[in-house]
Amino acid sequence: MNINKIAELAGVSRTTISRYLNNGYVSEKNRKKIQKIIDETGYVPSSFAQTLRTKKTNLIGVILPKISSSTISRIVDGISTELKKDGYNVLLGNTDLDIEKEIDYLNIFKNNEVDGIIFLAKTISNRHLEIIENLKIPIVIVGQNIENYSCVYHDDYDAAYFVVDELIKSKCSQIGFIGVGEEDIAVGKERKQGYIDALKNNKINLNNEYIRIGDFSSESGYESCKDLISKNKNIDGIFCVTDNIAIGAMEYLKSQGIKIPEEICIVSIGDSKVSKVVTPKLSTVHYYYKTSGIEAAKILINKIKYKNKDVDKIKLGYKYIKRESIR
Amino acid sequence: MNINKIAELAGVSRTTISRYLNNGYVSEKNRKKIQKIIDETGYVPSSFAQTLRTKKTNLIGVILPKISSSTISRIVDGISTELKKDGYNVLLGNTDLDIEKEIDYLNIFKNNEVDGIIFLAKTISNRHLEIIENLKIPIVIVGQNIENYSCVYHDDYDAAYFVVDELIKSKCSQIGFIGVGEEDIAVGKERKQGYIDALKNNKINLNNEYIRIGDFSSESGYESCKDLISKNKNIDGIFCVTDNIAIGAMEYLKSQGIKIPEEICIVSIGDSKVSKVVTPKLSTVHYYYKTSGIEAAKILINKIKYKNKDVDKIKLGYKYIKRESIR
DNA sequence: TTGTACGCGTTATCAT
DNA sequence: ATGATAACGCGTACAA
Repeated sequence: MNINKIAELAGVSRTTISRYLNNGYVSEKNRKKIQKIIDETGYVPSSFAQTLRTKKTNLIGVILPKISSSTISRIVDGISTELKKDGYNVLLGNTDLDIEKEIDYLNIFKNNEVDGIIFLAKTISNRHLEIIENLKIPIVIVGQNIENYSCVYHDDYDAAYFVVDELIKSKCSQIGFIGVGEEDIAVGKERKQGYIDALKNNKINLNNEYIRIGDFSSESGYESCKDLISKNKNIDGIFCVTDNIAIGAMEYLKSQGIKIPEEICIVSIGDSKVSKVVTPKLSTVHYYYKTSGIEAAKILINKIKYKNKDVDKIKLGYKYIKRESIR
Repeated sequence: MNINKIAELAGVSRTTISRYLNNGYVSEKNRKKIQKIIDETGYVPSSFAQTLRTKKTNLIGVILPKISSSTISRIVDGISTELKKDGYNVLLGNTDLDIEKEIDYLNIFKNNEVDGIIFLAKTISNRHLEIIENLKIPIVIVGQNIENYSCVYHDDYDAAYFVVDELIKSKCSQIGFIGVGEEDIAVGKERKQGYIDALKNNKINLNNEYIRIGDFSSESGYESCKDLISKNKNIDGIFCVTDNIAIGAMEYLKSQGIKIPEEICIVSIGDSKVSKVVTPKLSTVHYYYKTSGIEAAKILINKIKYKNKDVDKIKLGYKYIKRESIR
C-alpha cells in the first residue's frame, strides 16, 4: 500500500493525499473521502521515503555504555518518553563500555542516520571529540560537562562535598575515600575533589593513605575497603563514590563485625534501589536521572526543530537522603 | 556526498560503485580507485535510500513495558549485543505499561518500519493478537508462551514448584503465597499453579486464606504480607512471586520483629541485585535474562535472513540459589 | 483547491 | 566487466 494506491482509491491525485497528510489545504469533501480510505486500508506513509525526500529521520541515536544499569536505564526512560511526545523514536547504541563501539556508533549516526544524538558518556577522549566536532547533527552529552557542548549533568562536586561534610558533622575525622579512575570526570574526578575540599574547609588534613581507587563493582568496593581498613585502623568514616561500591564496602565491614554507623559511618551517591534495602540502610544522594533524560531530550529537540545553536548547560540538583549508615 | 559524486570522482558509472559496495564483480584496477575515493571522502551509503529500494531496514523493533527495570534491561542488553553482530540496530518502543502505546508501536512497526519485532510481553490481549496475526514481518515474544508464535520464556511453573518444595523440605507447612494478577500468564498464573501443585503433591491442603494478590511493587508486598500475617498467625513460610515483592514482605516481618528464617521462611524468584544485599539474603531463583534476549535475537534473525517459518519455543532453565531466608 | 513533473540515493534489469 | 535506465514512495515548486 502506498500513496499512489490511496490516491487511486480516493479518486484524487497523489499530491492531494500528500497535502492531506501534511496539513495542506484540501476540500472538505476530499478530506472525508481520503480519511475513509486511509482508515479502511490502515495506510501509513513510508518513513524511509519521507526521510529520503526531506532529510529528516525522526530518529534520535542514544549512545550508552551499558543498558543493564539502573542509572542508565532511568536516563533512557526519561529520554524515550520525552522524545515520543514529539514523534521521535530512539535508536539504541549499546557499547558495552567499549570505546571502539562508541566511535563506531558516532560514525554510523553521523551519516544522517539520525536527526540528533544523545551521548551518555563515561569518558570523553580526544578521539571522541574529533568526531563530535565534525558532526553535522546536534548532540547533547549526559553525565559529563564538556566545554562548548550542551550538557546535562549532576552537581558531582557539590554532592560529594555535601556528604563528606555530613560525615564531619557527625564527628568523623578520619575519613576514607573509595573512588574510581579520574578519566571519568564526573564520578572519578569531581567527586574526589569534593571530598578533598570538604576536608580542607573543615581544617582536616588530607591523608593520601586514606584514598583508594577501584572500579564500579561492589567487589571492588569490598577489596578497597579491606585494604583501607586493615592498613588504617583508626578510620571512622568512608565516602564511597557510588552506592554499588558502598555496598561492597559495607559487606566487608559487616564481615569483620565492625558496626555501622557506631564505629564507621558510610555515605555514598546514587540512591539506587539497593541502598534502601541493605542493612543498615545507606545514607546517600539522590540524582534526578529520569529528569536528566527528559531535559537532554528537550534540549536536543530545541536544537533540531528550532535550530537553536546555544550551548546549554543544565546542572541538576540533588537530594541528600539520611538513612542509617551515618550517626 | 552520494553515489553519483563518488562515481564521478572515480571516473566510473554509479552502477559500478554500487556493485563494488555489494560484492559484485569489479576489475582490480577500478576496485583500487574506488576504495581510494571512498576512504578520502568517508562516504557511507544512505541507509534510507537502500531501504526504499530493497525493503530491508536492518532495524529491529523492541517493544517493552518499562526500560528502567533490571529484568527488562538485562534482556535488552542481550538482544542488542546479539543483533549488533549481524548488523541490525534496535529501535526502542517504550510503552510505560500502557496497552495503547503497545498497540501504537505494533502498528508503527508493522508498516515495514522494521525487519522484525521482539515483544517483551507482560500481558497479551485479544487486541494484541489481532494485530500480531496480521503482521507481515516476523515477531518473537519474550517472557510469555503464546500459542503459534515463537517464544522465549522461563519455566515459571517449575521454578515456583521447586521453591515451594524447598519450603516444605525445610519443615514449613503453613505456606503463604503473595502473587500478582493472572492476566500476567507467566508471573501471575504459572507461578501460582506451581505453588498449588507443590502443596498438593506434598499432601498439604490448599488454604485460600493464605493467598494474597497485589502488584509488582515492594509496597504491595509489604501490605500483602501485613494482611496475610495479621490474619494467619501460624504461617511459617511465604512464597513471593518476585524478589521485589519479597523485599516488601521481609520489610514488614522485620518491622514486627518476626525472625527470618527462624519463624518464617521466605523464597521468591528473580535473583535481582537487591536479593543479594538485603538482610537476611534472599533465597531466590536465577533466570537467564540476558540469555533470553540473545536467544530471541537469534530466532528472529533466523526468521528474517533464512525465512525460517518454524514456531520456535525456548523454555530456559533456572537456577535455585539458597541463601539465608530459608532454613 | 488541485494536478503535473521532478528529484531524493540507491539497487535491479537489461543491454553492451 | 561496465553502463544506461527504471523504479522504490514520497514531497514540493510550479502551473492550472
